[in-house]
Amino acid sequence: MARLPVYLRALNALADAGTATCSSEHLASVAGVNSAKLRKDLSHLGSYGTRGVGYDVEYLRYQIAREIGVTQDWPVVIVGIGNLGQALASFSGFRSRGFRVVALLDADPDRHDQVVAGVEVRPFDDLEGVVRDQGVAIGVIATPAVAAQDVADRMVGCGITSILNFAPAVLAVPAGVDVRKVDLSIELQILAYHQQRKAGVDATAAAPTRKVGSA
Amino acid sequence: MARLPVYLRALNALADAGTATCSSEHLASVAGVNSAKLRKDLSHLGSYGTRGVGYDVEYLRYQIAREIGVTQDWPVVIVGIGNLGQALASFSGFRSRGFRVVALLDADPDRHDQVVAGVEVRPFDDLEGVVRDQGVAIGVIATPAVAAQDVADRMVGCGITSILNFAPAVLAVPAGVDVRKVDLSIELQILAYHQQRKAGVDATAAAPTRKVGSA
DNA sequence: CTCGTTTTGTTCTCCCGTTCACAAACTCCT
DNA sequence: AGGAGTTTGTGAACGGGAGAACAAAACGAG
Repeated sequence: MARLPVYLRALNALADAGTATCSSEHLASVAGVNSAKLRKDLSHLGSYGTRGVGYDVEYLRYQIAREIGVTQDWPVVIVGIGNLGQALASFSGFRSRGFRVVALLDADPDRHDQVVAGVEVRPFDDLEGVVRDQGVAIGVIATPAVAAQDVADRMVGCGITSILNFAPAVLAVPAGVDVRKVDLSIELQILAYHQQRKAGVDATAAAPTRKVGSA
Repeated sequence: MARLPVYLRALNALADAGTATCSSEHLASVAGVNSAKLRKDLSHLGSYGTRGVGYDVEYLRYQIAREIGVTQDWPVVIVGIGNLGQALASFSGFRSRGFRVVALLDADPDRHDQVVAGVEVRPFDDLEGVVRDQGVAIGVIATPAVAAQDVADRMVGCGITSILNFAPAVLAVPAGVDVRKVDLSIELQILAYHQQRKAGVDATAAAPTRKVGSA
């Protein structure tokens, strides 16, 4: 379930605040969800609560962490060390949550031997070797859109089965490979859409005429 | 609808490839969705297709762009010019899609007067002035989690009604304000979850004992 | 002009997620 | 020990989105 990491973060916040026990109502408000939904989600993991009392923060936190898989260490490769790739490599939230950036790869020779966040940038062709040697299962794509599909193919070819894609392109991958997409400009466009509806603006400018030709 | 930007991107790709007309089937495959869903989405905008022929790429592209609101120019402020904020400021996909970064703000004086992507970093307290002078309606939060709620409150206070939040925190905002959240570590955690299920790993290490105290 | 083919727009059905509501269970106070 | 007050876990109703299937419409051939 995609909400488990949100609950985990909320539990971490409660633990930091010194809370030992919390009700579903309380945890739900911190996580920003409905309390019934929270209880139903947690019940799928098992009966970790105590009726009349609530949930033990530390115990539930470990159970969710184990369910997600962040009790173990996940090696990650990042391909495409442009602005975004560098920001991702430097992002402290990865290491603190069980992810370890084992390699930064880029096809551009000008970026090789550059060091970002303590990790050396290496040629993209090192992909297969790194994945084999480090047992990498998760890959991050931060390349331009045109390169994304090729990178994904190479990743899948050497055994990566989970891909986080920041490139604005739809990736075709075989069944069994999970792809999650984060598209920054689409997020902004969705906001603009709602914003426009709020403002009630109708831009009526230079509409192209309707023409139908051959494909 | 949140899929409109995806369709727009697919149409741009088709237009670049020189395609003048396309069927819903074709466009749906490029956009990576079901053709029936695509037709239903488009029919909500109006009857822009021709039965037996398909959709005129250029015409439909303009209609969707107008519906989303990217025919006009949206001024945007970015708050928090760390690694991620710099990457966002440098991201070319914003400007090319109708968004204009009018200000970079940061509370840290050490970052002031620094220039990122041609825009000077200014004090966070300039927020109100910038929003008023430039008519900003969309704000981006790329600060650490602890500062996010304060930044959001200030943004809402000076009239921003759409927020794109990259900080790992749940924001409380009044009704009428849209918030979209992009959480990088949560995306990776979701991948780790699926990855673990695929591998069938059960990590049984040092589980804390269940204890129930007072909150 | 008429018929067959192609493709859109729409209706209908199904399924999943969300939410309400309540019974079971646990604690605390008397 | 017993009852009142909480809080979890879950059954049931509700809503909406997704996909299949079909009718309407446009185009081209004869």
